Amino acid sequence: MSNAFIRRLDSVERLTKVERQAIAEATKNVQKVGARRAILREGDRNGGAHIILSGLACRYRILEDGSRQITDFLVPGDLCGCDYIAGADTGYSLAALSPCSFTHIDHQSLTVLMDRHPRIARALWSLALINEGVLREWLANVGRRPAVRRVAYLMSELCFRLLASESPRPSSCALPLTQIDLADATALSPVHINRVLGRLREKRFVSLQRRSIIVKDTEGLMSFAEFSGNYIQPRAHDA
Amino acid sequence: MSNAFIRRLDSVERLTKVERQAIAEATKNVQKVGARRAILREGDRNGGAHIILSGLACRYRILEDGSRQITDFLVPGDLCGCDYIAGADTGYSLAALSPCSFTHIDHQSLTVLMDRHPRIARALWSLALINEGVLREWLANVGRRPAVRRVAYLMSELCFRLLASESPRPSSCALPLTQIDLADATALSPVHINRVLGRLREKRFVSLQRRSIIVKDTEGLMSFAEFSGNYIQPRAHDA
DNA sequence: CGCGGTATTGACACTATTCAACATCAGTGG
DNA sequence: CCACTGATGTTGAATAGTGTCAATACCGCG
Repeated sequence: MSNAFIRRLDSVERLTKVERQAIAEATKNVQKVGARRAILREGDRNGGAHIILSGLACRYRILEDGSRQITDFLVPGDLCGCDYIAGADTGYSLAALSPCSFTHIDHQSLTVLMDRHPRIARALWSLALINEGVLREWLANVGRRPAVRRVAYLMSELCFRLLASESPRPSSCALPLTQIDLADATALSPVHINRVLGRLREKRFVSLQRRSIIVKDTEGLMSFAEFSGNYIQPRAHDA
Repeated sequence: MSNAFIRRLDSVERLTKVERQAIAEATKNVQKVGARRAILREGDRNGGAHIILSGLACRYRILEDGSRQITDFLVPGDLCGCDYIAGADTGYSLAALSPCSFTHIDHQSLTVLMDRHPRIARALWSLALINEGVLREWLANVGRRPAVRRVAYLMSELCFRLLASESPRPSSCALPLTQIDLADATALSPVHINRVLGRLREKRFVSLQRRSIIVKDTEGLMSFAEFSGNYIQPRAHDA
């Protein structure tokens, strides 16, 4: 009667048993998809939202010239696809980076859920606002930081989010990303990413494997990147 | 009994008279501030949200090295500051670019408003999702587009939002931005912005004034930038 | 076993930055 | 009313950082 999504909502707005149950009911149809598979292609808008329950996915957009910009990573508990519900269409796609399980919730059910349970509505709103904060951080990262810092920062954030539920935070973390993925997320070229990773390896922050990157020293990387998770982690519930 | 914020909410979720009145009541204390003044400084978190009612403002963040990244522009009807309510702290500031009027709504009132009026809650959620879409667009813009296109795109979006309520769209639009503002929004250097603007002036899209930029041909600029407002403008209400 | 995506490395090109000098203008105080 | 000042805008030259191209290596998968 609990999944990553429920835990996420509960972390921003304490939910009652009834509320948790209502969410569980609405998200009970779990689908699975293999690594590197599409979850949602641009244009396929069926009016609902996707919720990642396990694995790592990314949302991206293809620009006019064919280049790809990854705009966010989705970790378990993340919700995606509601901009269509909001009436806009941002033309992105959604793909699994590692094997993922996810659920789909249609517009109608979500509306009912929010109308019946104000705390759920508030929690969803809070999640959207936190997402906004993350996007602002990405914007500043891509816009202003030089390549090495930029990559370090992005990996720090991803580690932070992937490990958010573990305490104490493990010192290592495997990121199922190719160098091309990293390039598309940081807006650098794959060639340059390769060189940047070389430097981060020299500093002993990461080690490289084919199709994945192991962060060996999360503390070191985060401090090098001057990363702080304040914009992600909600305050503890008021006492 | 109507202001830019009410109209904005109403455009994403049709509101009843009672709901509009409740919002009007909560946003009745209007403040004014001159051009180039701070509305909210980093660190001043009093736990509420600001709503821009007239004028143009921007939200920005100062990075470790002192550089500034503008992360969004706020046009009348826009809400800002709720990430703190969501429990996170993204450390930004808010400044007026032109003379602005705005109102402040505290955490408590907002919560009450959402709990009592599910449609308001949904509308706020929708606005947040649309904002997310805009931020993704900025990310792709800053990450992947070359300077001239990038600047053209940003100005297109800003014109689009400033003129959204006017129909037909006027062909010219004054943007109260210095070249430094533009640089901080597009993540380019002021010097380069100056050169880019020279080129856009040659193409007759804009004309330059001290401390402001006049877009003389909104259609031409938008088509040059390959801008489309689909990600901003909500669909018309279902029939 | 070969194929396709990925990773690595070097040489070179190019965009945008930095630095510097100077011009312009609005606002301010004498 | 004028001179001063500080922010903004403009231009050129040199440079740094990253992209592009190309060649090669690697490896999992069919």
